[in-house]
Amino acid sequence: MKTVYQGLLSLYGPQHWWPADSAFEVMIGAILTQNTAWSNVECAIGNLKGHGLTTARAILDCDHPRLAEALRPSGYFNIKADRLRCFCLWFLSQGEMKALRHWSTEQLRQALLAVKGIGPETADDMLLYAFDRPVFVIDAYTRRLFSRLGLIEGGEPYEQLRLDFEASLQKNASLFNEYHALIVRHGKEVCRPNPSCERCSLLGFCPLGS
DNA sequence: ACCCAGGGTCATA
DNA sequence: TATGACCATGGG
Repeated sequence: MKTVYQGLLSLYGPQHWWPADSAFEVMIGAILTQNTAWSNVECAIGNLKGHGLTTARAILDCDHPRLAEALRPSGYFNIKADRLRCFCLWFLSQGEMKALRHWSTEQLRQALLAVKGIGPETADDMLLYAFDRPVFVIDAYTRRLFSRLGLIEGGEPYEQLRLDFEASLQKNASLFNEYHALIVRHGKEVCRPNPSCERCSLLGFCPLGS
């Protein structure tokens, strides 16, 4: 686990994640990027900013057609408009970041998972990148990379993988932050569905390399 | 023209 | 518990 991390870090360098201006924007982005390319999410977030939809209150005060239209580039725009509203309602009713900062990680995770439209990966994105909690995010890139490396099967339940990854590393938010960002970078550029193994620095200990 | 992208919910068996 | 359908845009 640590070897893979160091290999990726020396190849790409620090990634400075999550790309956002505030914790609230991280959380909005986590919902919008569900099964969606980040470039499309950037466009939708730009639309939100352009319409002044940068706070939970502003989003809740926006009617559905306008909100959905702003979200159009990120896909699933009707569903995501509903999910954003559900999240904003919860976020506002709990006192926003000022209050939520003091919750325990487990408390926060359970509360987030109870919001319609927030599943395990979205909740953990928020915990790690908005609340700076030491949580290892498991996503499709993680499953693909580590199953190719022969370190996991690939189809394990989310929670099992998260706990296994967390147990095999130092429980450190900065480490988990950087590691996940590097996995995404590598999954986009090299360990793609059709992998570019010839440019992979991990080939030495990957079964695909022999 | 196809495949895929930083998932989650719901119905069904 | 475990699959499958569904949601939808934009870039390669």
